[in-house]
Amino acid sequence: MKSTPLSRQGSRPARRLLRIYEKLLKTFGPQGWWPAEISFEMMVGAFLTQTTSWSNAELALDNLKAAGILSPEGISACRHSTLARLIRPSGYFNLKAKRLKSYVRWFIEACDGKTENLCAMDLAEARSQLLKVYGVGPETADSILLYAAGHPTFVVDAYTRRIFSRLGCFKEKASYEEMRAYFMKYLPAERQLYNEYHALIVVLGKNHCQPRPQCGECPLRRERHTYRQIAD
DNA sequence: GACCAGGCACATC
DNA sequence: GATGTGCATGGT
Repeated sequence: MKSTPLSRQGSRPARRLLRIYEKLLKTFGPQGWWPAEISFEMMVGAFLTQTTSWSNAELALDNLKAAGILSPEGISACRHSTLARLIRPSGYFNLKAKRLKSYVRWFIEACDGKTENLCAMDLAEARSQLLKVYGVGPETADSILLYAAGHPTFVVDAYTRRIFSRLGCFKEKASYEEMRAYFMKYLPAERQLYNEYHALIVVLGKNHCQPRPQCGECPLRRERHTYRQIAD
């Protein structure tokens, strides 16, 4: 992936995105999501947290660890019914068991079950392949590529849509790819920046930008917003 | 009891 | 292509 042209890095949207990032970092501090040494756990976590709080996903991850199957081989060899039972706390357990199985099948075939092989793949090629795997949508693909493999790809989620459409960066109905492209156009292609930025967006969303807004002490309250609830 | 949480595939129009 | 629906548990 090419890095952002300097001309865009100095543009107004680029400066604004970085200003927002600094505000969030100052307010909430570094989030330290998913350090690189436990990468397969991050991949599994990306599925378990789909429409689910991270705390519930963690309960399921703990069960997988306790059962000794938190590895590509472990999940591959595990029966569907057993896997579903272990990940039950994360919700949608039958669905997620099926998705995990299909992902691990791809990961073993394409990467020999080794994260370093995923790291070594070209980002665009890896993303394209991942998006064809059952159960892997754009957010899950980008989460795996960024948090587990360290590729500089921006993760967009429901909070990103809600917050940055209200900030006027794109329309509320913008596609996932449009939103991702916006961040990647204006931010330098640095995995640590993308990692921390997404994590900070989630923290901001949880604290200040719920569907029913309650934005009294929002760190972005001085930014220009489409809706008063964040601005004020 | 209602609402929300770090989505995705599939059916239907 | 847009929109609706099923999938399910745990915390607040």
